[in-house]
Amino acid sequence: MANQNAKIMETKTYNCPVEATIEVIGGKWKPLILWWLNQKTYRFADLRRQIPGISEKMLIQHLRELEADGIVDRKVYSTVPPKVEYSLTDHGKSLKQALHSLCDWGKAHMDRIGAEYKET
Amino acid sequence: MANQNAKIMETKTYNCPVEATIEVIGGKWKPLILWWLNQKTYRFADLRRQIPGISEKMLIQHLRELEADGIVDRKVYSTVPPKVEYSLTDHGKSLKQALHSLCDWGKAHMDRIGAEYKET
DNA sequence: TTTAATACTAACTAAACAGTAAGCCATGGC
DNA sequence: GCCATGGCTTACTGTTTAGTTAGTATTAAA
Repeated sequence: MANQNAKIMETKTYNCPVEATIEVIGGKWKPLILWWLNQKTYRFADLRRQIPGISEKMLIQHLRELEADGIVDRKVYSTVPPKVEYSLTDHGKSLKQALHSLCDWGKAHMDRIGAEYKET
Repeated sequence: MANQNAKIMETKTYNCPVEATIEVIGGKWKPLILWWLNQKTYRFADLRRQIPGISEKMLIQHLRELEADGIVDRKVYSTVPPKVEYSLTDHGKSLKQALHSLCDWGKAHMDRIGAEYKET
């Protein structure tokens, strides 16, 4: 019973730090979520509208993971109807530069392969 | 028959360039492969030895994908036994900076969560 | 009274990804 | 003849990730 509470802090191991980063920002929707939260604080439903195609399940799942990783902050207002605001933590904001490099390379790669932006 | 040869060049679309990058370098083993190829040219079996835990199937699959994305170059020597060398293309080398940012953030994140490097 | 909005949760299915094990081809050494 | 090496390929299995649908609580507006 005691060790049900004791949240086991298993030490993760990586071969290279890039893996650790990919684990946090990789995935189908996470870059986009980070992208928008980097602009401003969003409420759940507004973020959902901002990212067409994502299901509520995926959005909440990714938000929870990002929260667990200390990247996003979740602020709940106990009102009716409920209101929940998501924003980047300081640790989340520190991703800015990395996201920027990824974005730059992504643009170059998109040019190269003739990819386009999704019109929504 | 004619359009069996005509490799369909479907235009990819992304919501944000970061997605394009993640698609190329994301995945369980790709950062590591890139990491090593960034140091020097490797033969298949040497690369496999460098990355303990990866199966031949996964290694070849990822190498082929990276090759298709124009990131790695595959040079075959028709000798017996066969010899195949993998290296980064110029486009692959242009990832260097992005990988570096990811690596830096990854290190900071690893410190934060108390993760470690895998001893092999 | 029915509907709509908010922020979810749960159950189930489908698709993508990863791992295991075996086999192939050529040749040189034992 | 048989095994080893190098660089794979194929078939099968298992795990992880993603998507779909339905449902919950509360209140106010139509």
